[in-house]
Amino acid sequence: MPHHQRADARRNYARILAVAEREVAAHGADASLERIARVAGVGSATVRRHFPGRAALLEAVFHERIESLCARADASVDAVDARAALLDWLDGLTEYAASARGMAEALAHDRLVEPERVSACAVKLEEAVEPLLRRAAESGAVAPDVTAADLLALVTGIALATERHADPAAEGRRLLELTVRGISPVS
Amino acid sequence: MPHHQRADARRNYARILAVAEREVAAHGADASLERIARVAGVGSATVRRHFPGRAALLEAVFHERIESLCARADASVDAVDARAALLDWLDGLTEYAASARGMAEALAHDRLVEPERVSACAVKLEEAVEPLLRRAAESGAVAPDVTAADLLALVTGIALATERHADPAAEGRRLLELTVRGISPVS
DNA sequence: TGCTAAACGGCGGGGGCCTCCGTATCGTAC
DNA sequence: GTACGATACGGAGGCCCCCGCCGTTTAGCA
Repeated sequence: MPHHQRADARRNYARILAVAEREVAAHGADASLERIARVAGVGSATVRRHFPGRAALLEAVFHERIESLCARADASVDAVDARAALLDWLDGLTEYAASARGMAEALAHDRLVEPERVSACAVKLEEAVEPLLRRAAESGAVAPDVTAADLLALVTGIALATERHADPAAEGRRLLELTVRGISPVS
Repeated sequence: MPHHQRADARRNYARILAVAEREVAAHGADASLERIARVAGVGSATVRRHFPGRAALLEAVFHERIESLCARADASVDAVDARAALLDWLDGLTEYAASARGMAEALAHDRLVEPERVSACAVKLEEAVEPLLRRAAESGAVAPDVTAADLLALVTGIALATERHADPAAEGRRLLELTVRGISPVS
C-alpha cells in the first residue's frame, strides 16, 4: 500500500506552482484559480486538492523567498551594528514585498485571520526579525516597546499602500525611510 | 422637458445609499452590489445606474465623513501648535479609517488607480492636510521633504494592515504613534 | 389627460469558487 | 507481465457575482 505521493501528483504540483507564480506576478493576490488550472492544463479540482484555499497557494508561491529572507536575518543577527542590520533587513523585506505582487495581501491576510498557523509566512518572518529587533532594542536604537509584529504590520501596510503605485519599490523605500526616522520625531 | 432628476430616482438613490452604508460596514469594501440591490428592493441595474462602479458607491458612502475630516483640518489650520494640529488630524483620520470598514481599500484604490479625479476622497483629504503639513514643516516639526501624499499613504497603509485586526482602532493608533516618533529616529 | 423622456428591472452571458463522484492512472504484489 | 487497490484526476452542476441590453413602467410637464 503506497502511502507516498504519486509521481503524477508531484508533477502536477510542480506545474501548478510554476503557473501560479507567473499568474500571481501578473495579476496579484487575487489571480484566478480557475485560470491557473486551465493554463497548467489540469482540472480546477486538482488545484484545490493540492492547495486548499488561496492562502495555501500564495504561501507556497512565496515560500522560497520567505525562507531566503529568514536566512538573511539569521545571517546578520551577529552583525556589529544592530541598528543597521535591522534596517537593512526591513529594507530587503520592503523591496521584496513591493516587487512581488500579492505578497503584501498574503501577509496581511494570514497575519490577521490565522495568526496561529506556524507555517504561515508572517509568523516565520516575525520569528526571523525578532532577534534583530531585540539586539537593536538592547543597543538603544529602537524603543523597547516595539514588537516584531509592529514592524511586520508597518512594512505590510507600506507594501499594501504602494502596491499599485507606478514605482512600488521606490515609493516603498521612501515611506519606509520616513517611518524609520519618524514623521515628527521630536518628543 | 424635465432635465432634473426625477423624484423616484432620488428616492432610490437614498435607499441604495442607506443600504450600502450598512452593507459596507458589515462586509467591507467588497460588499456585494447585487446584495445591496436586493436588500434595497431595486434591480441591480439601478444600483449601477446611480453609482457607476464600486468606487463611486464607496465614495458616496464615505462622502460625509470625508467632508467632516476636511472641515476639521480647515478649522485647525490656524492652531497655535502646528505639530499638534497635524498629529491630531492624522489621529482622527486613522481612527476613522479603522472604524469604517472598506474606507482604507477605497482610499488606496483611488489614490493609486485614478489619482486625477478631483472628487476622489483621497484627493480631498490630501488637499485638506496640505496646509496643516506646510505649517508643521515651517515650524520645523516635520522634515521639509514630507508630502501630503506620503502621510495619506502611511495612514492608508496602517489602516489596511490593521483592518481585520481584533481591535483596529487601538492597533492603528499604536502604529501611527510609532510612525510619528519613528522606529529608530537617530540620524 | 396625454405624451415624452427618464428611470426601472428582468434576463442572459461570462466568469469564479466549490463539491461531488465516476473514471483513469500509478505503484505494487503476485 | 498482469491484476488489483489506492490514489489522483477532471468534468459537471450549483451558487453567486458582475455587466450590458432592452422592453416596460412611470414621473412630470403641457
